[in-house]
Amino acid sequence: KPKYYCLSMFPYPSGRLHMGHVRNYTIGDVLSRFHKMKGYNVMQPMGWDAFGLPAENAAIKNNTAPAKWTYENIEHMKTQLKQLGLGVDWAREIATCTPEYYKWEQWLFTELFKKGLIYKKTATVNWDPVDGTVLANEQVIDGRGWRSGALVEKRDIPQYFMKITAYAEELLNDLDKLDGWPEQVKTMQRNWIGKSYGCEVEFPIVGQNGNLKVYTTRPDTLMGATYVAVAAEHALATLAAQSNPELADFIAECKRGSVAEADVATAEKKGMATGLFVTHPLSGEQLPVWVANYVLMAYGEGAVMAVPAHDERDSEFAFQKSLRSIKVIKPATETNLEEQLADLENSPQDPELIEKSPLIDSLRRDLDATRAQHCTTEKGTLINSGKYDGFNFQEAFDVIAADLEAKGLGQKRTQYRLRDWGISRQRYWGCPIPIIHCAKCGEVPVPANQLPVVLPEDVVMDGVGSPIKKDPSFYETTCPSCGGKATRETDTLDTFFESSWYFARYASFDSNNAMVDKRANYWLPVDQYVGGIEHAILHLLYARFFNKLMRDVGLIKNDEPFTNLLTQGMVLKDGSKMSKSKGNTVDPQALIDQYGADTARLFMMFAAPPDQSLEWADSGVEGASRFLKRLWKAAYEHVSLGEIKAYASSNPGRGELTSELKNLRLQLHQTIEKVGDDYGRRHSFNTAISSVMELMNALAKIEATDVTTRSVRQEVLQNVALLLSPIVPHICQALYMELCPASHILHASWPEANKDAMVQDTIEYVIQVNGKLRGNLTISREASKEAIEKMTLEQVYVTKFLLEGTSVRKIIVVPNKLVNVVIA
RNA sequence: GCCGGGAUGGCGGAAUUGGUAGACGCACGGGACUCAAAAUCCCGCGUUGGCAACAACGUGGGGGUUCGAUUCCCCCUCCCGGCACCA
Repeated sequence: KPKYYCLSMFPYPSGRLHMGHVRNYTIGDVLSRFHKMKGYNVMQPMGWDAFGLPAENAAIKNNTAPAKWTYENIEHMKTQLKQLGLGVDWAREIATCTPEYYKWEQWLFTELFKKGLIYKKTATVNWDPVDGTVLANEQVIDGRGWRSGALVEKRDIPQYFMKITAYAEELLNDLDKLDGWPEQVKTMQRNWIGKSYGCEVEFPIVGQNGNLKVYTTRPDTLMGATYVAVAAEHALATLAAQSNPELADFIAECKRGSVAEADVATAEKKGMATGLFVTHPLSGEQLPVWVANYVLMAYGEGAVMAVPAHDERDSEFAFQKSLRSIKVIKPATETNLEEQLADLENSPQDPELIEKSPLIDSLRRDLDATRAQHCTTEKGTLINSGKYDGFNFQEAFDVIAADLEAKGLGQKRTQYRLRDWGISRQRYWGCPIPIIHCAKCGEVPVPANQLPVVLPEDVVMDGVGSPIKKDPSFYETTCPSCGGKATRETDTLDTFFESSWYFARYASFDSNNAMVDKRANYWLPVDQYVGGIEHAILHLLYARFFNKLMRDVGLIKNDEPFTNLLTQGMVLKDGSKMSKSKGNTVDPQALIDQYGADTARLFMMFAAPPDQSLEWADSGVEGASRFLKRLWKAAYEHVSLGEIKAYASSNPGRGELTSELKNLRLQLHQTIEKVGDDYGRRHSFNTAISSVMELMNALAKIEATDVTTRSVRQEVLQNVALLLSPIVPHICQALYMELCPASHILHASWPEANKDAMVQDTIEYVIQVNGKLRGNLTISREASKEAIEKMTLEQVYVTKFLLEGTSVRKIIVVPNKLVNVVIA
């Protein structure tokens, strides 16, 4: 029996289920149940991503402890999930805030620390100077702390980092193996990792020893560099500010506001000259050094060479500061237009005619527009670049890199946009970082036999800082190395740490002596992962990273954690994501209370395809409920006439089928095929449902109650119960019991379409004249192309277009579909 | 700002590989049943013109490729998601 590990992203226990959960877990349950019917050994587990910021906020607000709040939420949400009728194996339930779970990530942390894959460095955080706390990006609103209202500052503090960049290449390359992932998610991850081929360029600093190093992906534009810009945090900025109070003020100003890249990138461009100059490595020219807020310290070298003619941001900044711009690239488009124009002008035709042609006009206009651009990032041929003139991008890249290298002022370099992952959080409700700080021995990882480092749960949240940072009974300890007095690390881990390996823990949920054991190698990788598109980059990248880390410490064998990925769209309300913070949630409990789980599930699956966002509207639920009532009624009316065997062509004593019944059986078996394909391949649950609705509408039109009709009706109803059972399991189980009292739906397998029932003798052709629909034609399946053309040309709705002076130019016959007569 | 995605009737959506645009459902209108209402059942339902047959237009906007474009290409607008400390 092949295995099928179907995993839905586990919920954060926020209090109550929201519509996104209902959507997510119904999709997972439908796929699980479908695969069980297809004969797979299915695992569908569930757990709780239980650490996180909201628990701390709720604890402060409700004067309780985050642990108590979290465990109560888990209890309530578990009840709700059970109401949904999910086929979840609750024996495997895990909660990430339990020591049994986080013990193992602490263990992995110490292993990785010893391997050098976790290290410490300073990093910038949002600092609330009034509350004296670090703020999450979410807690910074318009540059101010959400509670204090104080202007937020950037502050550097020491933090632990994971060397995800050491795996950048593998994380990038292995995306190519993920055929079961949506292309858009792979593209986003590729761009996030951001491998680029570029060049280091060093600019000697005038009047000082040392060079300013920058990284560029466009060394071909080097001769167009007119200034260099450094980030406010750059060492050169700090140096210049020592003797320049105005600059120091400016740098301080740049340090206001949040660290979020979206805020930095959308901020108004600001800058100030440092008064320092650097020497252009090739031309020897002196270029001014600016401090600019649009240069990110975290990417590349925290400094850029600025080429206003060929970079949008440099262009905007240069315009604002009236800095020079030198065009050094003639874009390919411009060359192309020039060539087209020259061809036209030099053609042997009458020059006057050419002058009048609209083509020449539009070419000239396009060329003027291209030449008039202040800035273009398009690649092309080098100009105004001295000895490099005439080179194309790649030639210029190679030659300039070689020249720089010869001078010792640069070289080619491959660069990733991906940065190492900062995992320290200055918060309480998270997994304690298992490090002990010893004055003598430095940072000592907690030995395995002293794990877990248990987070005290009975705490009082006062709103300012983490309780364990003020609790000597937590942080006072002895050094495992020298036995002297030492202190524990009081930062906790990023909650993405927990969610990066839970998929493996489900397979060995009760293991006391290993993070994951052998059982993981049976279940992994996850066959189908289902979750929100908002996790397309961070969570999914971190989970892929952890999978590789666990592989490299010998815990598991697979390279990638998730073979197939279904990213469900958001459930929106009033045009934006349903979230507690926006206060636009719709409580699914009311839906379940009023209509029951089956209707709720049916409606969620019917309302939109799973990968698209779903704008919530209350209307429509009624339609799902009505359909189930009709189905119920049809089945009971049928059953009330007595038991009957489903139609089979071999059944003795059954009359010849009428064309009506033949068509119904044709539709039934087409539907069986389509629904199976919709569930298994297309994940298109909405169209699966609508095709079953169509089948039921067709069945309703048949009123006869003779034995043959009843046997076909039995065949239809029996199969409909099977087809819908992954979506509406409760009702289908009850109906199946009535329809087939001798068997049970839980043991039923997925139906197979009967090929004989699907044979069609004639085909409905669509007849078009010049691409427009003019009629339909029923043609025998065996008709030749010539016969089809002949019949088509005999139709009145075709001949009436054959006016005087026109003729049939072409007839296009698409087999089994359509005929298009081209008349001109 | 950068990366990814989306836009189709009054609404949610369908059209699977370039081949009948609007399946299925909601809402709405009309009718049947009923003392009445609800429920249920039947009929209609893109826009414009027309009694109708039918015709023209129509998939965010503008261009292009094609016998044929919701689908492919180029440009633009708006909306959604992500941007490394929300999860």
